[in-house]
Amino acid sequence: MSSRKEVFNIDCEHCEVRHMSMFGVLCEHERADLNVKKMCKTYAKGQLLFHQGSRPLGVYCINKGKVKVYSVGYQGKEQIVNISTPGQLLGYRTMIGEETYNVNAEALEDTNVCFVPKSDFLNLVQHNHELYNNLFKAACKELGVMAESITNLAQKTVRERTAITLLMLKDTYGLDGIEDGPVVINLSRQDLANIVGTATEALIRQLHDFKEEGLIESEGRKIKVINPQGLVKVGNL
Amino acid sequence: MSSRKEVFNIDCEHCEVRHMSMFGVLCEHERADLNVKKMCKTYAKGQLLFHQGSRPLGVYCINKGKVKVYSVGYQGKEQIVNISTPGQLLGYRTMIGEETYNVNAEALEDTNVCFVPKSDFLNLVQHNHELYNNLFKAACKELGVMAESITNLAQKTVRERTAITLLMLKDTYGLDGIEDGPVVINLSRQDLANIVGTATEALIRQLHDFKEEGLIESEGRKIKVINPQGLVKVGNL
DNA sequence: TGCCATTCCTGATAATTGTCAGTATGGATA
DNA sequence: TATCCATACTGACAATTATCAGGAATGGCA
Repeated sequence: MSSRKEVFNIDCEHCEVRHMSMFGVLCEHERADLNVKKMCKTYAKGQLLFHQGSRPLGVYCINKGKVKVYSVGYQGKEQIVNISTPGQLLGYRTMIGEETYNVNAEALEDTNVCFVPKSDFLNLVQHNHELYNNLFKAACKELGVMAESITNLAQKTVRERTAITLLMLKDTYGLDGIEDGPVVINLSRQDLANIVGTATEALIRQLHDFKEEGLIESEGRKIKVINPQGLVKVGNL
Repeated sequence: MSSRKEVFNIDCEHCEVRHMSMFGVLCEHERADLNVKKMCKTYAKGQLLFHQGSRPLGVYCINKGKVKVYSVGYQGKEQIVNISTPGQLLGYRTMIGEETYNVNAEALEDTNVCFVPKSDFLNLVQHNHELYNNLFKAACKELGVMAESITNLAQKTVRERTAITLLMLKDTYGLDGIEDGPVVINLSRQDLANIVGTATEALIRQLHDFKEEGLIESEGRKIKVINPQGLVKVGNL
């Protein structure tokens, strides 16, 4: 956990993920303004960006790294509802909804984010209707995704859900795209189980089966999806 | 299924559910305009308002009755994600998100709705920012509710989820409020099971247990919640 | 009222999944 | 490189839940 405080201060103008971000629609003037208002922060692997029950103080734009968003059941068990990647905006829904966070956000890797204070963000969306519309649109789409998640959890077996989860993560980790060839999913077995919604042991056994069936390869915690179409079939998609 | 075409044409000005509705914030002029544009429709029990895969043509404001919103898994099994009641607006998320419906909506009782065509609705939200903001806010809140549903489905037992579902339905059916005393939930066992996310038989057995424990009473399909606090305890809420 | 169809309910059984206990392995650190 | 700790894995077992088959009750309708 090497959290030496490396100086991290991205200029919005030259931000790599600018065009993948919700802020991609800002005009030059707005972007310059945002650049002044935002604060760059670094979170070491395992650190919390925010936690369940607290009040949102701003939004987080992920620049580098990955963040798991999860809620905690009454017995301390995590349920991961989303894994956010560079370019994504975190925390705006709770702010718009005027609620307290009902999920936790934790860095899965060393992660860089730009933090935009609440008042500045609200000011921004109030003036830029395209941004506001896009945020609304994204929220509506996510509602559809969540309805699907609910149906999957209620109706599909662990085997099917594991296949679906791997396919989802293939896209998530595909963005890293450093090397060619199969995507490498790098996530603990427990986190995987907490996405699928099952016990860690059950997940491990399922991965073992997939390995035997030639759908995936694994080496330590790392998983390569070899045969995505096979997983689609297993997941009944 | 007495679907005699009774003349149903509510004047928005005198609509009983106006103040519970998203349209409650409209000014007099906008309301008058809406009154002209909207079309009143009646759906008999079992009829579909819209179905998965189709393109939204407008939004539905429920005036009387109840509508179950559900998605269908690959084996034809329903998963109910919401039961909508008078005053609620249906279908706006898919329209804002510019998608096709990923759920079905079916009348649980004989239901009256006001249908607002897409162009008129979009025109309305474009000019009334309070309405637009409230819609966004509602969507954000629903995202929180859905994240909780996901956690419950993944982590809680059938027993716990049944308790939680009954409490939720108590609120839903409490709105009918014709008689004093305990709320009467009037829903088929299969629909109940499709909310809880379990087999019908498992749900029936659970209801039987709750009855023995004095938490509920039932007579035919009708269920009375006698001891809500007991159910809260069972659900670990 | 009596019939029919649907829904509700019960019991037995099988399959899935969770839990517990313990071993193996790998990565980080000194 | 050796050590240690967290995590990955395996096996046995228990609990939960789904499935199947059949009977009872209910509600709509002639």
